[in-house]
Amino acid sequence: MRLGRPMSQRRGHNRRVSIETLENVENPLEAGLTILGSTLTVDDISLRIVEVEAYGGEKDGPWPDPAAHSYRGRTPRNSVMFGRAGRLYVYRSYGMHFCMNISYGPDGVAGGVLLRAAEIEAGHDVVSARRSPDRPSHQWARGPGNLGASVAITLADNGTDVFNPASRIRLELGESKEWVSGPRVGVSTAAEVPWRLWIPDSRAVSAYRRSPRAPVIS
DNA sequence: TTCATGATAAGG
DNA sequence: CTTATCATGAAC
Repeated sequence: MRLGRPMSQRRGHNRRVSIETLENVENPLEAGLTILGSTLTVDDISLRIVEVEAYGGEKDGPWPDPAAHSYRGRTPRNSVMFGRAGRLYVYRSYGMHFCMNISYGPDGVAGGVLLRAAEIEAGHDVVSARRSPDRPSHQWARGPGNLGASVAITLADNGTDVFNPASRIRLELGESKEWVSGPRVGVSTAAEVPWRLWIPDSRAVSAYRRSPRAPVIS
């Protein structure tokens, strides 16, 4: 038998949002919903974010999350997530990929939303030159490492205020959209928490792959 | 389906 | 020093 959709999935339709929403979110899920469907602009490239993963924060914070980089406290790498909402947290994954997160919550409280996949809306020529031009464009920014490569993000971009109109990297919120949620990808702890969010029907959404280290559910 | 890649930080 | 990690593309 093949179920159409895992029991852990939910779906819904969110409302219009703003930067104030991101600062005052009630929980990580709300932060993820705020950012899903937004438009990321990097120089002449424009992307529609179609998949995100919400991460909580410190053990002792309001949203303890063992899968979050910030869970064990502030380090030089994760410090941006402890600051104000709307800052870009860039980290190097497995020593080679650059992944992007947007911080949320009040200053001093850690929280971040990982940008996992996007559709290219403008700048196809620039992205094509960086990615595999032979592959379809919906695969160029599918997956967090591919997304970072598409816009050539580096650690120098860490801490960027994405709501400052003068920034090279900006995020535009406010789009209303449908969404679906399910378990996060690649995490070995808290793997059942349904904080991966995506827009149904987008071809750019990455395939779900459970971490081989995550415990098997009974 | 498995492997090489190789930064960061926690734990021994 | 050793191990685990919010991954990917190429090799098998």
